[in-house]
Amino acid sequence: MDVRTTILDEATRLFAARGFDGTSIQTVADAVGIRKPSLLYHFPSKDDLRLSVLERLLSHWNAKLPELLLAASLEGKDDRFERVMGALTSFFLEDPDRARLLVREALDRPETLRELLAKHVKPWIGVVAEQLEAAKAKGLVRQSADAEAYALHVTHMVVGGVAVWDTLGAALPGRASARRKRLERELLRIARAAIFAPRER
Amino acid sequence: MDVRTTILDEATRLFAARGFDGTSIQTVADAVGIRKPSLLYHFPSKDDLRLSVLERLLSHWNAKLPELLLAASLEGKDDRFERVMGALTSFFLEDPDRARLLVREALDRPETLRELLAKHVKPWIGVVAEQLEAAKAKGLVRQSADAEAYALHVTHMVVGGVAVWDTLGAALPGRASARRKRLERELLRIARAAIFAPRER
DNA sequence: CCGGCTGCCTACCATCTGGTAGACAACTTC
DNA sequence: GAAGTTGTCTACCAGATGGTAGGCAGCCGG
Repeated sequence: MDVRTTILDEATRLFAARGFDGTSIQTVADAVGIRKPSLLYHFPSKDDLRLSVLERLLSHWNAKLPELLLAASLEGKDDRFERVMGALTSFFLEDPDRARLLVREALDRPETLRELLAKHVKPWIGVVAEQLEAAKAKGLVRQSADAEAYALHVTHMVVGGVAVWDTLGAALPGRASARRKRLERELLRIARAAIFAPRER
Repeated sequence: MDVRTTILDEATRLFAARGFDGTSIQTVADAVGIRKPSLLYHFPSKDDLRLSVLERLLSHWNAKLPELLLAASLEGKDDRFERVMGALTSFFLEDPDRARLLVREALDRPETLRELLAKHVKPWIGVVAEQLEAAKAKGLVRQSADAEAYALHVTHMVVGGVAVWDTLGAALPGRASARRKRLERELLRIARAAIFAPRER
């Protein structure tokens, strides 16, 4: 594989696990199997590496976004909600490092991530909120729901959840895989129950 | 004020803001207004300082816990749910650094926090779950809810939420304080709507 | 075949890091 | 008033850190 890509892979893994400040470029170089100056040849500075890692994560996300929006825009089907949630959760569960990296960035560089959210996430939240408002008008969605805030909370539940999934599960009995399944199912249930208007009966 | 306490205060603030690895003891000493060796006189090593900060946070929490449980155990009142949620959120909103510190610890030292959760949080989750199961039997709580997983998710929503509150809000329009209020209200609504069985009508 | 580019290397450097040694002053205790 | 004890300091240290200088092998187009 391309050395540059390998560096990005290892850096992503290590930054997600130990944080940016907790990872020296020496450690990354060792993990890749090259010397430190060789790494610095590909990425002029440590901060450059950090930005590249983040950028790659975002471009991945931006590539998946249309698919997600497509799932959301297919009207008439009952499982729209499931598909959007599925797309969101699978993207992060597929590689929890993505979630961990985002949470770390939110803590370490709030201003940076704020801009990033405003640019890449805010408009999408708007789209979802619009759809929810439309569903509200049809009586499918609870009147009391704050569509935008709801969308944000659910996003956070997934991203933040996946980031600390394994750690969080320690407060639950049973084996690790079973606990994760439980948390995943309950997350979906909460998101569902909180937004759909209760059926008349 | 006691120097030791001042050191713990500043260390808490800085660790929460920049992380443990991102904060040198020199920085903490500067913030306190003493020299580095003076700090190391009170806390023999940096890791010692970290543990002391964490310990103080936990002892605060353990002091508040009975109050929280008391609120939960007063049966018959309708606002039990509100009071438990209020106790939980106010504890972290009162000083968001607590939340940030816990999230950081979850990311940086998963094993440590796992033990900690198993010891200090797991039993309490059990208590809440019990109460929810009892309410389930009375038909007040949704049958489909996974009481333990629900309690964990709500706890995570609060702790993780408060930790990234301000950053997260960037995807919402309006002023910072208004956004926080919205998120807070919607968080409560989600938690409520997800657990209580819909009224017959 | 030769000049330049690419990619990796060794050797080095200034700075920062966590931590130690030991002097010194103020206070307490016998 | 002598003998600790406590808390702060200056001076120092070994190792790690991010980063630079420059050599060198291979390759590629003219």
